[in-house]
Amino acid sequence: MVGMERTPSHPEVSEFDLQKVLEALVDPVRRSIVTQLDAAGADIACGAFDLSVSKSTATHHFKVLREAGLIRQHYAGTSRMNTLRRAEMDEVFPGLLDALTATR
Amino acid sequence: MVGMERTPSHPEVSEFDLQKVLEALVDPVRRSIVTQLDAAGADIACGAFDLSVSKSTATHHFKVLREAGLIRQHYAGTSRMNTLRRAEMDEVFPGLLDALTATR
DNA sequence: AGGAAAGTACGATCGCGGTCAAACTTTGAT
DNA sequence: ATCAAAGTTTGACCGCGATCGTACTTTCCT
Repeated sequence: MVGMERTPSHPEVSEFDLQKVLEALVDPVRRSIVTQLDAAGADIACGAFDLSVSKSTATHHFKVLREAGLIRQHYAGTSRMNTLRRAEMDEVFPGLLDALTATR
Repeated sequence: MVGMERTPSHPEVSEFDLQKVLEALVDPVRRSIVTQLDAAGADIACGAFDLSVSKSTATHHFKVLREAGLIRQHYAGTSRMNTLRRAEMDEVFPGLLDALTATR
């Protein structure tokens, strides 16, 4: 389709909301995504994560993370790359991601 | 009633579970309870909180917080006192409560 | 003893979120 | 031109948790 916008919307730092962030991080699948991104220290394509849900469910989880501001997404060919917005999160909620990605 | 145990069960530090803690803290009412306890720096009776739900709902929220290990409860007359288990939480999940009770 | 105060227990309701399958779109490779 | 790969969208289902009112229990006060 012509004009199909493939760049999804991302919230700005000023729009980060603790409630939304917590709702995103309370789900184990989504927390696993964040943990894998943090451990890798690099971008990861949606399909390259180790997840235990279907593709459509995974799409849903990535959307929730993106709309909460935890990840940034951009296309690279047919793949969608995911970037952890670490510095921005740390700026608004210092210590939060550290506490949740701690190895225990 | 005779033999009615009025001391509820509290998890030990070794039983603290991140998933349960997050499920407890994701609810705004429960997070408000934790925030009020943290700000007061003292025990607060169930009825002395500023909450926007019914008594029975409040009881439910206190139970969830207690079973996650976030608060300790004990009776004082007809009142039930609530204590934030700050040090124990900090020991197991360093930085988590700091991040969530930060004034923003 | 009687009543009020402070919570708890129990059902019932109800909306939201996680899940999947199926159909579709876009891009890249042959 | 086809075909495969990678995600998305839509719709449906379903279970869980937040909520409330009512009835009940325990303790304190007079």
